[in-house]
Amino acid sequence: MRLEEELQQSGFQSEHQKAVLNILFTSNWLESDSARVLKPFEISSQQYNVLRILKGQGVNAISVNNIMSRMIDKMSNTSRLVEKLRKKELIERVTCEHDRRQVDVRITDSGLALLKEADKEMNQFDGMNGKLTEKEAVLLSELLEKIRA
Amino acid sequence: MRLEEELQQSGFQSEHQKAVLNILFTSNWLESDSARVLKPFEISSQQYNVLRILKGQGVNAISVNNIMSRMIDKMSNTSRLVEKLRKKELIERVTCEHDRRQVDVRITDSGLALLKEADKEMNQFDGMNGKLTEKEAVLLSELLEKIRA
DNA sequence: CACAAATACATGTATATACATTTATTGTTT
DNA sequence: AAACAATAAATGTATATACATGTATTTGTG
Repeated sequence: MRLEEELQQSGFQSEHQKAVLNILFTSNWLESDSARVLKPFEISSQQYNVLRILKGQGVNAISVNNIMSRMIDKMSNTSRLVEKLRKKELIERVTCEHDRRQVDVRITDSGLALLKEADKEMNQFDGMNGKLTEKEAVLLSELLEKIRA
Repeated sequence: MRLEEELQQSGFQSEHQKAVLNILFTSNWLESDSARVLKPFEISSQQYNVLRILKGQGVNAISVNNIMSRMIDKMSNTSRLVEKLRKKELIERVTCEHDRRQVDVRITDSGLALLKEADKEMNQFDGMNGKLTEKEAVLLSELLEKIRA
């Protein structure tokens, strides 16, 4: 659906501004959709993001700071987020030996199991495979990366 | 900067997934930038969004629901947001005559003045005019609208 | 007209978040 | 080594937000 209709607006100041609003609007759209998908699993999309990051690290435990730097939104209090995942036993925390300020975090089997189920739903949803060709997806990423340049 | 570097990730499952993450990441990037710009004006980007919507309506007052339907993120409690703007006297509220459930909202001169100053900064920031050509901006919007189709 | 359903908005409440500050540990300088 | 700065993470606090519920008003139906 065109942005003009979504926001009930007749025109925009420029194509640049429309593109920016389109990014923000589409992001919210995706975000609310994935929140809906994740709801039965009782995790937020940020928590999902953390679990994905930890899964990507395999058996390696990584620090809270390291997690934060890999997150889609680099929120200030990753430690509370991590603590919530720990309470659910989806991850485990170990204080690092070399640097005892640091807390190393690793995903648990329980976390991997949840992720496996959640990913099924998330994959088929984020799919949008029918909507964009691979070339278009590449192009989209390129344009977004130009903006952030 | 490429998403791989931003998220310190070596690869993605698919170009589609990378594009989705790129949208979310870029949106957060834009959001935090505009929050920074708006901070001196002591309004959030949502409040800014509401003021822009009301400015677009000129002298016409529109209902809270109408505002919500035009917002970039259609949050559930627009009424509290509107109330905050009213406390700052940036908008005014009148209960509608024909339908006394409805509350009509209009921007004040004070709100227009603030917007005028804020827009100066917001325009030069959202500019990114050097970053994308007009054609690329159009293309970007088209790709995003395809995703939401 | 009576009364249920729908609508517009407000509010209660639990949780999330941003931002600043604190605590513990490590690194650096003299 | 002592003193200070830097870093990693946790916590305090005020505000924001989501979601459910409440309240007033209007609309629709028998």
